[in-house]
Amino acid sequence: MSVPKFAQIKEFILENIQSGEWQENDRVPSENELTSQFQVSRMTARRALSELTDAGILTRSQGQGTFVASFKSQSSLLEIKNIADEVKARNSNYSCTILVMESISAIAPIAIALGVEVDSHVYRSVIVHNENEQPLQVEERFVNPALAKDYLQQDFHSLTPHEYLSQTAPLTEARHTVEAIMPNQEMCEWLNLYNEEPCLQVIRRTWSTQGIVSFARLVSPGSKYRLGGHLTFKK
Amino acid sequence: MSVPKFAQIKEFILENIQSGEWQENDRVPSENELTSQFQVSRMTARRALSELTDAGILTRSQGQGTFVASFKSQSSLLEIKNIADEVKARNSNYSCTILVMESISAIAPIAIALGVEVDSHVYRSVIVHNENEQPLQVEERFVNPALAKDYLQQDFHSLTPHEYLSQTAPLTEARHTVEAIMPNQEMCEWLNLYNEEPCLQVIRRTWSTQGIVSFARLVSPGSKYRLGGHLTFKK
DNA sequence: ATAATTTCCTTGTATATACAAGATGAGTTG
DNA sequence: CAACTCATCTTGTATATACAAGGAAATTAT
Repeated sequence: MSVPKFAQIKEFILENIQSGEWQENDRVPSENELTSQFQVSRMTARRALSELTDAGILTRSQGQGTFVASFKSQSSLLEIKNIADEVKARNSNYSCTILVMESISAIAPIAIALGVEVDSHVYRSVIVHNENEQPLQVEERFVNPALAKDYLQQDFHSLTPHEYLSQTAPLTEARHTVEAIMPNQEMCEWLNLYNEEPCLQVIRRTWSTQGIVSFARLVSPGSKYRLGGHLTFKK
Repeated sequence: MSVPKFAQIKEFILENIQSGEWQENDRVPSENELTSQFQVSRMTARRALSELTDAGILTRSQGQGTFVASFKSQSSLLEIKNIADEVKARNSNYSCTILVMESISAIAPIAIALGVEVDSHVYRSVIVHNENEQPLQVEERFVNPALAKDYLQQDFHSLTPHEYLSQTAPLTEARHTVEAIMPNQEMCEWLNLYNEEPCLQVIRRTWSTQGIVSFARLVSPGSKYRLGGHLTFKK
């Protein structure tokens, strides 16, 4: 069987939506109607509807029927990729410089972000990620020692901190914020910026089941780095 | 039945992953093993595995088995929401000021971005979105007249351009880039910025089946606006 | 010993069937 | 007229069964 039947039904439905034939909130054929239209079993028709529902393209309501989801509910998403992979994908040379690896006493904002007590010890690393030997991103990371006690012993030339942490403490959640900032003088030096320029800053906090694992600040010059996102309608 | 059997199996698998019992790339029980462990039919066990696979938590390979997906493959996503909804969700007052509604002759970069011929006519609008009467975001939008010929006749106080366009020409695809920029003087005036400050700029291009519908530039002051994202492990 | 075949376990597709439960409208009853 | 019941449509859960197809390892043939 070249194209599975359930996939043919999915295509049929998607074509009707994309052509504008079926508008937002319109009703789509029920499982039984598709069953007789396509001469398949109800379970096969159901599979097509269920998968499109999981993909956010349809909504279903027991007793009422299945409907075209409103586009509004389809959020536009941006992807934050691993910087090392991204550089390698561009066929550029990736390298990194480790500036700081230390254990420090947590001041209030850092302690709060990590969910530990003020003045307790936390690990801090500062790494510059380079593309073709030019600084592309500074990663300043604070790590909860309880959840990654060997953090300072790692060699982050071969494995990024994010990769190490997700192996050590299984990650269950991550939160990000993105903002535009003006770098301070220290950051300008790290990034080799002679003229001040706006930077994109991503704050990432990661959780495991045992608590907050780490808190990272990723800063890139606006002229060299941007985030990309892509949303397609069909699966 | 309070909790469906397939959901119980999903929970069982998720707990084992979150506790660290099953690590990345570890093999999880096969459909047949779950069938006998939980005393369910193969189709029920299969449903649990399939749904977790669709959610990106497991990967499956015919003949080999089912495995815990690597966290790396789980992309971190940022959501770009409708600005009006976002302001209202904060219980603030939303308003907008329409600065420009015009038909212009497309210079090269705009014509290319819209996929029309250079010097052909395109629509342009500039709208300032306010939170509590303070400018929060400037939306400059170029629209392909072939796909939304009544664009200039709309009243965008009641309906945002994005909402209007997605009703008029069913959207099938969207692409975004996010970057940090320094606003030019005109933009500073629109945003009421006395001191220059970095801004977050989102470029959004939207497609319908008939071609590129519009090209928008959304600029917000870095001090007032940020993008947020959230990634949870469990469904 | 190496190569080809077979066997077995895995996931993938598809059907027929059964019952549960939500929504709706028609018809009945008060 | 209002309220209730019921039939019927919808989706939701669950099972048993069948065959297809990929992958790996054991077996057999060369």
